[in-house]
Amino acid sequence: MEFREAKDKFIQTWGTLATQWGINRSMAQLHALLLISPEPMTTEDVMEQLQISRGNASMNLRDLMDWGLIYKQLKAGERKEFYVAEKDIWKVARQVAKERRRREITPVVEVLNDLKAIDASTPEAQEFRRVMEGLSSVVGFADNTLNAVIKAEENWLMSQFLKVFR
Amino acid sequence: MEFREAKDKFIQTWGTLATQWGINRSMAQLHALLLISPEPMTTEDVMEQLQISRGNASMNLRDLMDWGLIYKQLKAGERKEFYVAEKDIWKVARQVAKERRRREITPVVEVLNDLKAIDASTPEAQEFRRVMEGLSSVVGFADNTLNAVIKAEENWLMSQFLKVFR
DNA sequence: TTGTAATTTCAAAAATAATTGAAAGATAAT
DNA sequence: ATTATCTTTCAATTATTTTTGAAATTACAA
Repeated sequence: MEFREAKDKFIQTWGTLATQWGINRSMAQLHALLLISPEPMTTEDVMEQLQISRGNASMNLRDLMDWGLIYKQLKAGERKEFYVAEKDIWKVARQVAKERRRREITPVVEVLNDLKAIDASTPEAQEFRRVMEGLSSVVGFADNTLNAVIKAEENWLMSQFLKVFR
Repeated sequence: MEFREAKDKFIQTWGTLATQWGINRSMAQLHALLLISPEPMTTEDVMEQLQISRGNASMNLRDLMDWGLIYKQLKAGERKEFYVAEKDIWKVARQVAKERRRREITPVVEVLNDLKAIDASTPEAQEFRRVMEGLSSVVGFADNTLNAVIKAEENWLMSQFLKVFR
């Protein structure tokens, strides 16, 4: 496979995949593009490569920064801002785990704690509480897993998993 | 909190949350509703409770069955079909892990293997391959984690995590 | 069979999400 | 202080996804 072809396929695949995960295509493609770019890129660069508007680029680059997945870089003498992706993929994974935990797990834990508190007088309410308790334990597991990723040393965690689960 | 209120909040919260994950609201709400219902429900029942159309109910109930999260149940003498959710939450988690693995991880592994195969002659191509290799290892980790969930005994895995990560 | 109840399908409509592009807002050089 | 360059914002547009509802299909009973 040619490099150009591979590059396009990667950006395209990442974009498609992202939508399955509730992430918009432009953001995923921007990240993909910066990940594989050895050089920092300007807004103009990414606009041209992905054929997207200035506004789209600006907003999604900001979102990627909020996720801690890319950084702004200033070049001496240059007026423009350059962007670079975090290249350490395990750091990227940790960062994503951290953000998803913060944005998705934490709020759910709170809601479930509230909902567990109803008094289980009727059979319906009893069933309800059983489900809430079950969900709490699953969410707790997800939380622990994300924490494991967040705190893990680069290869340690994976090697553990590889050892135990075949 | 009243039971009715708690129930509404749960269904509502689950529906909202789902959209963040790329799952449509009706499907998530249907699942939530069936999860907390002690009795099997008919299509009419769910249509009324969630205020959704027949077509919507039909399609999303089918999708939930494809995910292995609910079952059809026939009652002797009754013409209608009844639906029940899988109530064992850890089984639900295993089922979701299994499906996400099949639908999301497996295809990505294949694409990455293809993309890793380009020859790294230019600096760009070299960077590209480095990224692909990094992604492969992260995806491999995700795969292992999902497998762990899929194969795990109900409480064993969680207790392990609780022990190790505080 | 024929009729009836229930379910599924799918084109059209509605709702939601993403993207554009031009104006407003910065920032730095002159 | 003015101009030129670059960035951000946001209302309007476009694209995508979800939902509807009525027709077609299926399943069963008389």
